[in-house]
Amino acid sequence: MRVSRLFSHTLKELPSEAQVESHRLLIRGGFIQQLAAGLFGYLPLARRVMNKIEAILHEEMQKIGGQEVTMPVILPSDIWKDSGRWYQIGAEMSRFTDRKDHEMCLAMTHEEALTDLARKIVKSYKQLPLLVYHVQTKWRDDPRPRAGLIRVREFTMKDSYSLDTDWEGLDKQYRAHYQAYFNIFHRCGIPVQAVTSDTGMMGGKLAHEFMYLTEIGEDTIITCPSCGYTANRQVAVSRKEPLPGEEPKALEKVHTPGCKTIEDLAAFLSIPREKTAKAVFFMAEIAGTSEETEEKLVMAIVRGDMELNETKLANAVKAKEIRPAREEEIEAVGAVPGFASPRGIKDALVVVDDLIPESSNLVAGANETDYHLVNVNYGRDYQAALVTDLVAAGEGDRCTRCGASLKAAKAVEVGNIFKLGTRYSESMGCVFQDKDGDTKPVIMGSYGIGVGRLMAAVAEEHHDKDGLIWPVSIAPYQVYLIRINDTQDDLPCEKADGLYEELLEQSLEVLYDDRDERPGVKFKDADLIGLPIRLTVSKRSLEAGGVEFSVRGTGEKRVVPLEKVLEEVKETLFTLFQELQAKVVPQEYRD
RNA sequence: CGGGAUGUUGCCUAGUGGCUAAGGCGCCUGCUUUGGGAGCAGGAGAUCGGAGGUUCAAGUCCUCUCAUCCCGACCA
Repeated sequence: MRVSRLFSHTLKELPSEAQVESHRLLIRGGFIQQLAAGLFGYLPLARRVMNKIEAILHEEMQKIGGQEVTMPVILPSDIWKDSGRWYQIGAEMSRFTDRKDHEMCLAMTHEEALTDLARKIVKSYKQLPLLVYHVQTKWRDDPRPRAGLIRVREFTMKDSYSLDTDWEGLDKQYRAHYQAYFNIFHRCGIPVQAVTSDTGMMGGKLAHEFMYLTEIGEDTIITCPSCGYTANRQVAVSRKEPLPGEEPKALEKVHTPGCKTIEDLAAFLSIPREKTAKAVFFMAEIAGTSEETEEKLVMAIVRGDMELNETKLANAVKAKEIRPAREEEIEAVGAVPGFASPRGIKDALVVVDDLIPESSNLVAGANETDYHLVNVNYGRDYQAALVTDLVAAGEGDRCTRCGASLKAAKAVEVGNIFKLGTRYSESMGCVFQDKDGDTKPVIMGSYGIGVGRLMAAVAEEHHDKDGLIWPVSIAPYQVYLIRINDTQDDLPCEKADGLYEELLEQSLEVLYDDRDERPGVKFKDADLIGLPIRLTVSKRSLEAGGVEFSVRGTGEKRVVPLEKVLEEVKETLFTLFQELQAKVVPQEYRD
């Protein structure tokens, strides 16, 4: 491809909207154009990167037995009603009616569509196991797209779906994906960590997320440097140390004027925060099987020194959505914000962290302004509907497995794998007959990787002050060939044109900067676009004996005789591929 | 959905109620130049996001609205 014909152009100045480096460089390099919030056009350079990423996805999926399909991008409501998600998912799903007034939606994922295909095709255990996948556009009306391609509304995703007769089969396919995902990310030149995660709207039993660690990430992962425990903060657990046991003492009401926070309270009473119980209120929408959802006030109690994990709470009460409760909603059940206590409230779902029953004589609210209760004991003074782990793990907490100090890090989720189990097969009637003639639901898994997000993550990982540095496996082209024009001498142009033809004949992917521009412009653009190899043909290089050869990111430059350039390019590309391939190794499975 | 910020030509910006909205980049024409975003000359390109209002006078002040970005909520 000649740069003079390329459908894009580079920018000298930083686009003011772009805040993160991957976004800036992809715009400046002429890879993408934004159309609206979370909506992008992908220009030829980006398209080629994504084609290569997709080719890797196809290869790794087919290696583990995947068969490619295409499903509609517009789906009828019926199948979503079958699974129940029509009612569970909110505004993130875009719905509309067709001309016949049928309810439809834009596919935000394809579990239902795939399960529908499977229930029509799979009849017998003899057909299983199966692995079906697709690479398609999905739409999620995210309330807040951000950071360029990291979080968008319309995106291309590789989704695969495994179908098995039993849990052992699922486990096998799940582990196959676990390994395939590491292969994919390593082939794309990006380091990832697999962490256990929340199953979110997918439902199901177990999930891993593949995390690329970066400051711009919006997920937090918790890792143990000692034993290797890693989890998304949404589900991470830490060791909770109970205080030394005490005999329950008599309940006592004390005057605590203006003490609305745990800090105020602990300071006023001169007690450690561990001796207090914190009450946090949420409104939870409990999902039903129909359009009716019940909104209920949830009162969560954790020890004063600990932080509530909202995901754990939402999962504990099986809520579709939770949001902080408003003051009047709290007051409606008889509680007093700032001085709230589970004692004597009505019509609220009380959920207590499992450390609370082991903690005696805590200070809690009195449900009366400016008063708290001292020596509150779970069981004696109040009861809860649920007792479970509600506490957020954080930096410095103790690992539950080995006791070492946990670390927290920011990350971007570039892939996920879910053990769905029978979540969709049961609700949608995707069943098969086993050897004994029994009818059983298919055991399913679902596995996703976002193509654009992966490209952005690679851009985030591989760049320097001058521009992008694409890993050879997904670079839009392999070679950036520069010709430096000379008004006195046609030879550099002729040699460069000739070299371009030769590179093409050898099926090498080359971007040829044939523009009538000054050298500086071409060098800057070459750095910005970030192809692995740069070749420069100029009067100077010819006088020095050939073509200047440099590898992006190394700073190294040397002159290679014209007749050896093709060989040198091939060898270098091979070496670069080898370096990436060296990272594709078996991974230990952790859950 | 809450909080904050910003909308001036394809991009980056100036313009602090007063003449024909200014500059740089990019683009077009010509000349010159050719190893790290050149120079000279000429040119095209804006109903200042939109609507309403205040005023003798609005890019500038007010109201509403739309859009985008950031933080939070949410989410893969």
